[in-house]
Amino acid sequence: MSSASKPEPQRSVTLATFLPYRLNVLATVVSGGLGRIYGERFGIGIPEWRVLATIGEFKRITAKAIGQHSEMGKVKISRAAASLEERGFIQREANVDDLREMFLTLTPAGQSVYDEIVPLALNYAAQLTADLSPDEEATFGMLLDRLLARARKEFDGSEP
Amino acid sequence: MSSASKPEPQRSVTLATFLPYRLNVLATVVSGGLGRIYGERFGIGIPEWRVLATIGEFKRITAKAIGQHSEMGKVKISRAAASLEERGFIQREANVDDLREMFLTLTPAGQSVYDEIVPLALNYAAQLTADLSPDEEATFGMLLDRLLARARKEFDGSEP
DNA sequence: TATTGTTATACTCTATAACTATA
DNA sequence: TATAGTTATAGAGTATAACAATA
Repeated sequence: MSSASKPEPQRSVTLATFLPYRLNVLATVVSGGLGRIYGERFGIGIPEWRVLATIGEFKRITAKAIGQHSEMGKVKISRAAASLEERGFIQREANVDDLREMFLTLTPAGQSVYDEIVPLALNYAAQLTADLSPDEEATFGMLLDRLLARARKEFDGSEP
Repeated sequence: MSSASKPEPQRSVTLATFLPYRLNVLATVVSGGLGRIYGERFGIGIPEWRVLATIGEFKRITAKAIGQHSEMGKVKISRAAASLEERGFIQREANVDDLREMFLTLTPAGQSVYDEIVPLALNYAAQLTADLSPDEEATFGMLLDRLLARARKEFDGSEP
């Protein structure tokens, strides 16, 4: 037998190597950088950006469906949508088949803002991964998805 | 020549594949799960956990040094430290060589809480990566570091 | 003058529940 | 009864600046 008797349980957490911490730091820095792009130029925050991006992607969509595609609860979406409507970036129209629902669409002004943000956001994401080879980028994305799936199973603190 | 003339610039952002969004979602779910561990049992939040963890790691450290090791500004640290002191988890003692500074240390109660949290936190992190091979885990960590380095260079929205 | 740390203020984000109107 | 969405409220977290004490 080797000198390794029992693996010593670790008695401290090294923050710098602790995955939840590092993920949080990276996400914060990345979100902050991206937030400047749409925050400074268009005065919108993360929830508003997500709603705008989801409508931009699906063109005509209910708040509930936005929630399913953007990891946000109905409260956050409702407020973000109200704020975007105030600024004239989106419109609401009732769904005649179910009057509880409202379809959200971009106004021309909203489409224009969206069209301005998209290349900036894509460029930002591209800059972020500029040091990675395409393979590394794909690997990172794949591992990220697996971690996310695991985290959801393990414990999903997300909104109902 | 092939039919590929110019690569079409992308006209929309697909949220589900957009890296800043995915990082944010993963970090939020992971932070939320971990936050339950120290939140529900010990009534502390993320800034308090980071301060506790940093003191636990370095044993005796100033607020400024905590800031350098934990990505937090002095204001957040000051408040987290005040809260931890109120609960009797940490102590402050002046640095006689520079009275502007205060060394922070864990009290026996704080050490005991820390000793309870450490294995829970390590286990949480281990569960998170349970689906990854050691190689994959190392690769993910390496890529995460490179992304973080790039994000900081590209734009560091962190506190001064 | 510059630095460590605290306090004040205001703003964003989040979580919960109560409410409405429709189904 | 259940669902889509809104409103109310309170709690975290964050950013900024102003401040006190010390260097």
